[in-house]
Amino acid sequence: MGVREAGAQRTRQALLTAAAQVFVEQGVQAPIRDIAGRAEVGLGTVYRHFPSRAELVIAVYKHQIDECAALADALAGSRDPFAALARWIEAFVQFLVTKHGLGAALQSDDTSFLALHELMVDRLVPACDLLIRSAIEAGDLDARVTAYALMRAVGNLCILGPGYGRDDAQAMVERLLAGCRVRTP
Amino acid sequence: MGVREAGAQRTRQALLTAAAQVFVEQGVQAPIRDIAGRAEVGLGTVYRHFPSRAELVIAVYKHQIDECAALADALAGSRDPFAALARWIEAFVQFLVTKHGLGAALQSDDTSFLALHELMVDRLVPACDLLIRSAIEAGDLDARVTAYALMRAVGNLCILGPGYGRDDAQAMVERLLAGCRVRTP
Amino acid sequence: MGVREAGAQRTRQALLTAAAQVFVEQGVQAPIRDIAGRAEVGLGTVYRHFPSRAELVIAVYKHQIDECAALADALAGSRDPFAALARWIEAFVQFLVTKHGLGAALQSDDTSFLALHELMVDRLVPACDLLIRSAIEAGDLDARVTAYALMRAVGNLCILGPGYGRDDAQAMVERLLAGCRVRTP
Amino acid sequence: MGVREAGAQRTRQALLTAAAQVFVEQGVQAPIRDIAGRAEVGLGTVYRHFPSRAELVIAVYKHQIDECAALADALAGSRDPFAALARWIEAFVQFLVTKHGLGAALQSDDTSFLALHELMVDRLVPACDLLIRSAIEAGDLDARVTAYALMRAVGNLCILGPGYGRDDAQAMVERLLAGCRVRTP
DNA sequence: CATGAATGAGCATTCATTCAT
DNA sequence: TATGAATGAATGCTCATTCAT
Repeated sequence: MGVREAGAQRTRQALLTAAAQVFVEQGVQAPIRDIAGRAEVGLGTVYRHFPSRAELVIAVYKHQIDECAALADALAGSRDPFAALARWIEAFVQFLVTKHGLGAALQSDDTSFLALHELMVDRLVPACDLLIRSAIEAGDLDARVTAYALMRAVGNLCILGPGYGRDDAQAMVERLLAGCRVRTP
Repeated sequence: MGVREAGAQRTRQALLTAAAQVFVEQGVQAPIRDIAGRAEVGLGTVYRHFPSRAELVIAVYKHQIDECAALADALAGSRDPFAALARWIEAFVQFLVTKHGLGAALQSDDTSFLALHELMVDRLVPACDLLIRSAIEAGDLDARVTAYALMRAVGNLCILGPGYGRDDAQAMVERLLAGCRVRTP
Repeated sequence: MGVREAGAQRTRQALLTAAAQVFVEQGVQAPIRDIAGRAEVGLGTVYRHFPSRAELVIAVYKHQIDECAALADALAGSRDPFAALARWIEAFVQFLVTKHGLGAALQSDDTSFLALHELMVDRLVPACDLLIRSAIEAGDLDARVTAYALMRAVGNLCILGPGYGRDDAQAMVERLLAGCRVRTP
Repeated sequence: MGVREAGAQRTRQALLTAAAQVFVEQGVQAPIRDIAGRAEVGLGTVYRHFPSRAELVIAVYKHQIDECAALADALAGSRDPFAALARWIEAFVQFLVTKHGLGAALQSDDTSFLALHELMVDRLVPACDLLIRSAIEAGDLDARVTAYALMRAVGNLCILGPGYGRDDAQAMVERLLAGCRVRTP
C-alpha cells in the first residue's frame, strides 16, 4: 500500500471517527457538512469515501455489529440457554447505549437507513434467533417471542434521554427479558 | 363571546383536527403548510394560534393526556393495584400507538418538544406515580420502578416500524410490566 | 382581485420577464438563482410560482406559441397553400430567432424540457400539419415532408451563433423550404 | 522516441479512443472522470495530456476533420461542381450525425468549444469554400451562399433528437442544398 | 383576525480542477 | 509521468417564519 492509499485510509478513519462523534451529538441525520468539518476535510471527500449517508452510517457501526454477531455464535450451545440470551442482550444493550442516536436511527422510516436496518437484520437477527430457539427449546422462553421483535424492543428501550439513562435502559431491558421468561414453578 | 371570538374558536378547532390527522399521516414533524392546507386556512393563521410547533403538538394531545391522567385517578384505590396499573399502562399504550410519530417525538432531543415532554411529565407522571405507589405498597411491584422511567420505557416500546406493529408493542409492554412484578410464591 | 393577488401577478410577470432575459443570455439551463436575482426576488418565490424549471420555460414561451398556432389557423384555407406555409414558417422563424436559446432548448434531451417539447408538438405540429397537407394536396410540396421533421429542422436552423445571425437563419430556412417544393415546369 | 515517450503516446491514444466512445454515449459534456475511467487511467493523466476539455474534443475529432478536408481537395476540379459539393456535404453530414452531441457542441456558446469551432472553420470552411466557388462559377449555386453559413446550417440540421433521426437530417440537408441550387431552365 | 406572498437559511449533491506523492 | 485523493464552488430544492394588506 503506497503512501497515498495510506493517507486515504487515514482520511477514511478520520471520517469514521468524526461521523461517530457527530452521530452521538446530532444523530445520524446530521448534516454531511458537519461531519466534513469535524474531520477537517472537504465536503467532497466525504462523498468520495461514502457516496451515501447510509454507507457512512453502516461503516460506522459495522465493526461493532459484527462483534455482536460473533458473540452470539460464541454463546450458542451454552448449557444455560436463557442465561446465554441474557448475556447477549446485555452486550447488545451496551452496544446501543454507547451509540447515541443509533436506536433512533434504527426505527427511523427514512429510506436512507434501510441499509443499516438490513445489516442489523442480516447479521444480528439470525444471531439472536439462534439463542432464542435454544432458550425456547429449553422451555425457558415464551415461544411467541421472535428475534426481530425482541431486538426492536430492546433497541427502542435503549433510546436514552434526560432522566432516562443507561442504567435505566439496562434495568428495563432486564425486566423485559424477565417478562419473556417462562416461569418454572 | 363575540362572533369574532367564536370564529376564532372554530378556526382553532379546525386546526387541531387537521393537525391531528396530519400528525397521524406524516408524524409531528409534518410541514406547517400541510396542516394549514388540511384545515383550509392560511399559513399565518396557524402561526397566530400556535406560534411554535410545540404549542400545536401540545394542544393536539392535551385533551387525551388529560383523559389519561383522569383515568389514573379513577383507577386509584382499586382493590388490585397491579391490575389497575396494568390497565392504565394499556390505555397509555393505546394513546401512543395510535399517534404516529408521537413516541419518536417524545424522545426527540429537539427543543421544540420539551414542552410536550414537560406536559406529559406534569400530568401523567404524577398520575402514574399514584398507581405505582399503590402497587409497590401492595407488594406487587418492584420498588425500584419509577413512574418516569417506566413511562419513558413504555413510550419507547411504542415506537413502531415495519415488522414491529401495534400488537408487538402491546405484547412487549405487557412483558415489561410482567418483568416489573414481584413474584409472589 | 385584491392587492395581494395583484402583487403576486406583478411578481409573476417580473419573473417571466427576468427569466426571458436570462434564458437569452445563458440559455434555458440557467441557474434558478440567477433568475431570482434578475427579478430581484427571493429564491423561494421562483419556486412558488414555478415549481419546476419546465413550468417556467413553458410559461415564458406559451403566449407566443399560442399566437403562432393561431396564425396557422388564420392562414389555413388560403388560395396559395405553399405561400401560406411559407408565411407561417417565416413567423415561426421570427419567434425562434428572437428567443435565443429556445432552439437549443427544443433539441435538448434534458427531461425537464419534455414538457416544452410536448407543448410545441401539441400546439404547433397540428397547426403546421394543416398547412402542409394543403400544400401537398395542391401539388406544391414534397409529400414526404412531415410537420414534425420540418419544424425540427427549422428550429435547428434557428440556432444562432457568431457569424450566423438572424438573416442567415432566415435565408437558410427559405432555401430549405424551396428545396421541399415540388418544381412545376 | 524512448519507452517513456512511447508509453505516453499509448496513453494518449487510449484517451482519445475512450473519449470518442464516451462522447458518443454522453455527449461532449461528459464528466472528465468518466473518460479517465473508460481509458483506465488516472484523472490527472487526462489533464496532463489535455489541459482543457476543448483540447480533448479537438484531438478526438481532428483526424476526421482532416479527412473531411482532404475529401474536399479530392473532389475539387470535378466536372460537375454541384455534385461534388453535394457529395462533400453528404460526407460532412455523416461525420456530424455519428458524433452524438457534436452538432450541439458546435453551436454552443460555451467558450470551451471556441477552439473546436475554430478548427472546423480553419480546416473545413476553406475546403468547403473551394467547392462552393466552383459550383457558383459553374452557375449551379446561388452566389450568396457562403461556406461558413452553409456549414453552420448543415451542422444545425444534424442535431438529432427523438423523432428526428439521421435519415431525417440527411433528407433535410439534401433539401437545403437543393434550395441553394440555381435552377436551370 | 386572516391571509398567503415573499424571504432566505440550510442541506444534499455534483464535478472541474489542483497537487502532493 | 502518472496517480487519484482532496477541495469547494455551484446549484437544486425545501420549509420555517415574517409581514404588508
